[in-house]
Amino acid sequence: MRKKKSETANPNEASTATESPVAAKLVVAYVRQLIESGEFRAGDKLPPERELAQLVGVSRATVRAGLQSLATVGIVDSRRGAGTFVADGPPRLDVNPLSLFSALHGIPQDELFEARRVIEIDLAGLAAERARGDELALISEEVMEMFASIDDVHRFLVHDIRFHRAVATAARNPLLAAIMEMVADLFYDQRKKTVDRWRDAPEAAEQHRRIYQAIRAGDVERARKEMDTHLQWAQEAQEIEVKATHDRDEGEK
Amino acid sequence: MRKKKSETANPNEASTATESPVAAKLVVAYVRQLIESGEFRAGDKLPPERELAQLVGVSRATVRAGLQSLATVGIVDSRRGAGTFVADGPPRLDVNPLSLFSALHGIPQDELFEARRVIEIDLAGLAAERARGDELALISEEVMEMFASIDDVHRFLVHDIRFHRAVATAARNPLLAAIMEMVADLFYDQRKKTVDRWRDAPEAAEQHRRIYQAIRAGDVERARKEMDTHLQWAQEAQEIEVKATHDRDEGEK
DNA sequence: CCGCCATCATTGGACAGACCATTAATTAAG
DNA sequence: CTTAATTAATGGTCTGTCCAATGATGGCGG
Repeated sequence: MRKKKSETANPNEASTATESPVAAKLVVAYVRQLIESGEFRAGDKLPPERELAQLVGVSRATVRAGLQSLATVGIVDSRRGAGTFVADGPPRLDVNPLSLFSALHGIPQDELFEARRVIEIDLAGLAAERARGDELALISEEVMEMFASIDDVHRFLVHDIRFHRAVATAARNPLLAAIMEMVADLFYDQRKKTVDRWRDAPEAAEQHRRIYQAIRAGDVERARKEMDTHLQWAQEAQEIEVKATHDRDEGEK
Repeated sequence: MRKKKSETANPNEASTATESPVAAKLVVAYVRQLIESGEFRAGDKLPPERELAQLVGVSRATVRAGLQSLATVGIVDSRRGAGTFVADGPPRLDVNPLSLFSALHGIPQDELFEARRVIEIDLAGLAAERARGDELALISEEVMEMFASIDDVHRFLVHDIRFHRAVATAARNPLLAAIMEMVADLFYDQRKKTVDRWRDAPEAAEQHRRIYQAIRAGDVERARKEMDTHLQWAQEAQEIEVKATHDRDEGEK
């Protein structure tokens, strides 16, 4: 049963579901406006909570509620004793809203990899179209580091992350890059737990090398295909790892 | 009532910047565990804040801070007078992290549409593969409503949003759906400002109808192509609108 | 003069107790 | 049995206080 929500006579409400908690949103709106107006930029220090409270006209508790919201989505960053800062920004979107989301709703591995494929395959294709010299250098550098750290899985993992980030950068779409980062974050969180049993570093490095070469050659289709292959392979590999780790835990404890 | 909160045998937590605010995270962890253990499911009512405070061993203010985090990520939903509930249905981010991200970095239209294409084209393809009867019904319903509201651009826009959301649902990947929602939010925010000059509703409805038919037919390639065409057309149309709106503003003021 | 360290004001994190606004269940009235 | 008034439960906000971390200040010794 559908209620006639807000027929056309209703011009428009400010936004969605802004009924009960108004005061806290004032703070969000205020800070948002500060940022949008350019008065505060990434890395800047916001006014102290006590001062913000006075400016917005609410209590400090409410200010804290609002800042809490902004902090959980990574827009601001509070450091005790120091202050609250606008998240510093060019690359980093420090967000993990999806990670909590996944922890609670339990995103299956296959869905996660599907999302990665959807995004990263296109990213690889775009990178092949647009990558410039310095961006190519950055990507190849990470591949190089991978080969150099084949015996240290944790170090390898770091360069794995950076490789995919470098590809995203080369695709020259910061929005997609930020999204990729969120999804990848999710992935690497789970990944750290199983990486110890990792044996296939050489193969992984080789696959990354192939992706790089396709991008360097400007071959869009090949870049997409190599990335696809890589992610599918990684998915299968991780399934095996998860199983192995699980068996180990069963045995130990 | 000082309590030594420091008996934590756990000196350092895993990853990023989890140094100072520990207490609030206890709440998050606690609720998280409640949900993960299956004790509370989507739609259930959590214990009252005052009770949670006692259970976790922190003040109510801290409980509220934790719940605030969970609420902004869409995990829980608080209703004054009623209680706090585990969010049901597809989780949606209350505060779109990308929206401030865009405010900070200024996302150009073409990047926005590129991101939409990357995600929604695949979403359409997946929907064509997986959509079931009820999901198809939901999509077609929205197309129907579009045709029914061709003369009311704002109402039309609502169904436009719902249509794309329905397609995302039919693709059966909640993670991708959540991402799509974030990007689409960004888009529709800017959209509302220009929609008044909208003239092409009939054409838009027709395009949506074609997408639906392709999905219904299970034709993956056609669904992708129709979605691609639609988004490219929408991008061009919006560029014109923006220009028109701009000119109008110049003229009026 | 320079460098090191103790001191201290600033600032976010947490606690406590109270009051209000809204909701939902309960009870009373018809 | 239906409907209206009452009441308890619950989230939202405020005021006030203290604690802990930070970063700058200034004094001490070299």
